[in-house]
Amino acid sequence: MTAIKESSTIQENKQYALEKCPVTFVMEKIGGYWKPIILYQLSTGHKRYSELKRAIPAVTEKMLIQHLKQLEADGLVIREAKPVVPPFVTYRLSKAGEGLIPVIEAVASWAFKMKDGVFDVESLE
Amino acid sequence: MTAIKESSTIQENKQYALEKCPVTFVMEKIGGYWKPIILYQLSTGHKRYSELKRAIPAVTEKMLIQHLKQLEADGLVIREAKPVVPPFVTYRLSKAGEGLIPVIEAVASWAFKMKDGVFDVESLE
DNA sequence: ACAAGTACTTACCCTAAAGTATGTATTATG
DNA sequence: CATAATACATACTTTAGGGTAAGTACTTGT
Repeated sequence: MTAIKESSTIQENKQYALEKCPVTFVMEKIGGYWKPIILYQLSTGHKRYSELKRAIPAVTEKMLIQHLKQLEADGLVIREAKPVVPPFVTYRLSKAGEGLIPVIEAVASWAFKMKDGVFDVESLE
Repeated sequence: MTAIKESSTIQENKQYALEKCPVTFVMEKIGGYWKPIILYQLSTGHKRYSELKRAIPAVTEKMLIQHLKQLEADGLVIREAKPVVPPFVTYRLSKAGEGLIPVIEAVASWAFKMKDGVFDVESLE
């Protein structure tokens, strides 16, 4: 995890937004490119690390654990490791993470409506 | 708008994910730091450009119009300009943009639950 | 005559996020 | 004895997004 220059403007902005805007607060937690995808994968149940890798072929291993670790640190996913060799590690949503399922569903539902052209029926309003 | 190197890996990844993952599709549209905030502001009704500026003090003008233009190009917001001086320009959600309100509400609702500690009641599951 | 307000535009810079590549420990199996 | 499989770690590089600063056009107010 890279160090954060405390005086950078974007960090000040983030600080501001965190307090003022709930949407931004959430983006701090699940923003970034891969986190929503990972959460989406976990929303259907627990998965092994290697299963996640296969489920999201485009993600690099670095990105995958990096975000899993962050999601764990934020209390959104729970990591469970069996002390065996080869390692057996599963990830699943915590209660807080499960609270995001409605968000993910709302997002997915909108995406499907967009693809089905539900919104473009009447001109381009 | 900066040019996009067409052979960069991240763009290929985005291409992949766009087809496979609805969540990612949405992130392409409303991802980035400011877009959700702007949409959140517009979810309560139309606003002038200058009103948006005041409503989101931390945003720079460059970011604000840049994202407004993108949202407009993506058909999520509608720009209306009165041919007067000084200019009078308002932005509002399109039908597709309004379709995002449930998403924004789900996000906001989760944020408030997080702040109220709804999810940490029983240990740290 | 000059500042102020509105809605932008543009050139340049900086940083955080993402990507590349390689390495680690442990055990089973051929 | 070397390879495979799993779940990571880490050094180094690239890039896309965001930030800074300044300018434009047009009119009203002082």
